[in-house]
Amino acid sequence: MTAATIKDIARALGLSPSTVSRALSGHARIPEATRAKVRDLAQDLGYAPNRAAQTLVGKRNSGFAGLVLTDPGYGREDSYLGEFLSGLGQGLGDNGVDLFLAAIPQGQSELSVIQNIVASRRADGLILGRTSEVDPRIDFLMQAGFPFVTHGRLAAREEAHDWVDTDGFTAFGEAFDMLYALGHRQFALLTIEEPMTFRLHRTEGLMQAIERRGDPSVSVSIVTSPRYDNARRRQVIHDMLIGKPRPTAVIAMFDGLAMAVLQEAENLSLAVPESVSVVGFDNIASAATARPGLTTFDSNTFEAARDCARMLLARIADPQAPAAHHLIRPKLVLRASHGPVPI
Amino acid sequence: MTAATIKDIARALGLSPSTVSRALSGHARIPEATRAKVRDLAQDLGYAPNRAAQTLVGKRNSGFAGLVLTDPGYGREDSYLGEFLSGLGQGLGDNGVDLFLAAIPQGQSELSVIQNIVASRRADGLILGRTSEVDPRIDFLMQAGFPFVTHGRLAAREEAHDWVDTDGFTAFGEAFDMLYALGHRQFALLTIEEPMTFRLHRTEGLMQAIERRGDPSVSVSIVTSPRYDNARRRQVIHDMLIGKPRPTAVIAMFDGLAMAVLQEAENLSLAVPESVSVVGFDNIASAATARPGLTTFDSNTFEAARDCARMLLARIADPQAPAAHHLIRPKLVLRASHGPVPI
DNA sequence: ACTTCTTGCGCAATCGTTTGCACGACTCAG
DNA sequence: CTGAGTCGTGCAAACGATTGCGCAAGAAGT
Repeated sequence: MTAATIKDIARALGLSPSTVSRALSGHARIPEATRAKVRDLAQDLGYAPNRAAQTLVGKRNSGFAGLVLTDPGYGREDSYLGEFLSGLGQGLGDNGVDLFLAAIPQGQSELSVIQNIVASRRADGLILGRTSEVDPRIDFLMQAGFPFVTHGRLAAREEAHDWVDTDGFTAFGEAFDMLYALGHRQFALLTIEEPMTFRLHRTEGLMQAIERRGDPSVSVSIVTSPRYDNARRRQVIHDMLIGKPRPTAVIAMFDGLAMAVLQEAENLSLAVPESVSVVGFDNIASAATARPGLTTFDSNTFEAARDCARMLLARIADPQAPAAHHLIRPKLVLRASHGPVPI
Repeated sequence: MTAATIKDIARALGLSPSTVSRALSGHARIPEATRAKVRDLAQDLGYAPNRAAQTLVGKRNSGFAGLVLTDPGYGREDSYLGEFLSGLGQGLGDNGVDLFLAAIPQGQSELSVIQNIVASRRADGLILGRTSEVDPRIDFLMQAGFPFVTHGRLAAREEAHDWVDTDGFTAFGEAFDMLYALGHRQFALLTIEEPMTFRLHRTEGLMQAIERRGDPSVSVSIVTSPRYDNARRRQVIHDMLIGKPRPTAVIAMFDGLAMAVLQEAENLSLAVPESVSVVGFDNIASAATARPGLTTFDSNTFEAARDCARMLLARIADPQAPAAHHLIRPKLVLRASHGPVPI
């Protein structure tokens, strides 16, 4: 059955489409009696304005906020994507704005998908996750003047656009301070190849905390894990754990890596935390159920996403407003994977 | 900058909009020379057809498949939502169809959101998760003749509409057979309050497997866990584990519950699997990293979602086609949470 | 040379909604 | 009684793309 349109209502009531439109949108010159009649009939017919038509005429509100799904491998392993989307839904939902997810068709880049979205006006604004240190998506959107919010700030040009970020800089400093206080001096930082913005901030936070401490006996080795190759990842972690100056504390860029360290330590019969302490970041679901429970930082993805959504709505509403920023302070979750340095 | 339209191309080339439209869509009566000119300029201008306009005229393809995000609590705990959405993205992506997620505004029902989507033509079809045994959403969509696919089949009216489901019936029978062979006779089925379709099929699968076996020494107690109240959930599981005929094997409706059983067994110093075996369903990420590793069924949410998406595309393409069904056979993942019955 | 076909393209309507302008019917002040 | 307001409503254009119909010019057939 074809849905009811404004014309159907107009015809049934002997009015013109204009009047119906105005009645529904609460125009001042329409008397309450007419307004009520129109409202009632609209209700009965289950009328809802055709979004495409509204978009077309209104130029502005497609009523969609877009998110481009990056490669399907990402976010599948843990709860990240689910939390992020739930948060976005929460932030957008109450404003009648829907979220629209674009997948990346085979052989296309995320950038080209974004360009297409902008050109076809499928969304009023975009949310960008997984920002990297040099990010062409941001350049493009800035230059196109298209509303967007990133989850993750750039180190350079921090002030240029709206972002929400999780303060990995402070968190990693905190992690160091805690482990230092427990006597640790040999550290390993388990990181990733990809130049994501969070990598930069977290690494920097750790390094500056070390420097601030000024203890020359502190050493840190930076170990980079490959992304897809699980066998090689295991090998890298294995080598790290039995390394020459054996690290007594491993700080992992995020929980996925930390869990792999836990696993590999078990394979090596290295007791955690008796022989080696492990700290992660994110507080994914399995961090709580792992044995030992993983000490980590709660990155509160849900909240971050909700704030991204709200920020984007504000940006769409007022394109000229100064850039907004929101730095979320992650909370240290103390569990059982860290302890005093072994003697 | 306002995006390029078909008129801009037409004016620049001294053609009419009609010709440009036809050139771009590969109409037969447009010579290759004109087509090339138009294509090139469109490329240069970064032209992409305005989706709203296309939708409006075409009546059919809004280019969106919709999914209504149920309450934000759902799917946040584990990787379910992320996997599901990734799967949908994969299934839709290559067809240029985008996914659109509607949140449920405060105080509204999911049904009313769906009705609104249908009326406002914001989507060409819908994907329904979390089907329950009596589901008004399905009734409404069937009656409205709106394309949709459910993840989870109804027991009654199995044939009426398109669905993808995970065969919990067979899986739970399999779980029983395996545990029976290990000597277990005292079972507990840990289930939920909500009348979801999967609950029905899994319970039925277990019950029929028991009946098929025909061993009167087999007993099963059905224990229902509350949904939100974690303290009460723990209490219920606690009571179950120390129950009168103490179960030697617990089959949980899904991994979330199974993990809670593992936790509670540890609190009670009940060794798993020496004192009690635990089997779950879904194979969420933390099932692998739990100690002991959780024996469970891999529900392959990604694949299910991908197939939902494809099925929906087929349905949209041919609304008259007979209903399609796809039953996915989950694979038993043997880990360390099950073992022979204690003596 | 005259018809018929083909080719290349434009006109105009259409989709559903919004909105500036205007018009007729009142009311009301002077 | 007349001119100025107010009120309730409709006309028509516009948003961008698609598409049936038709027209002019050239090609081809007889």
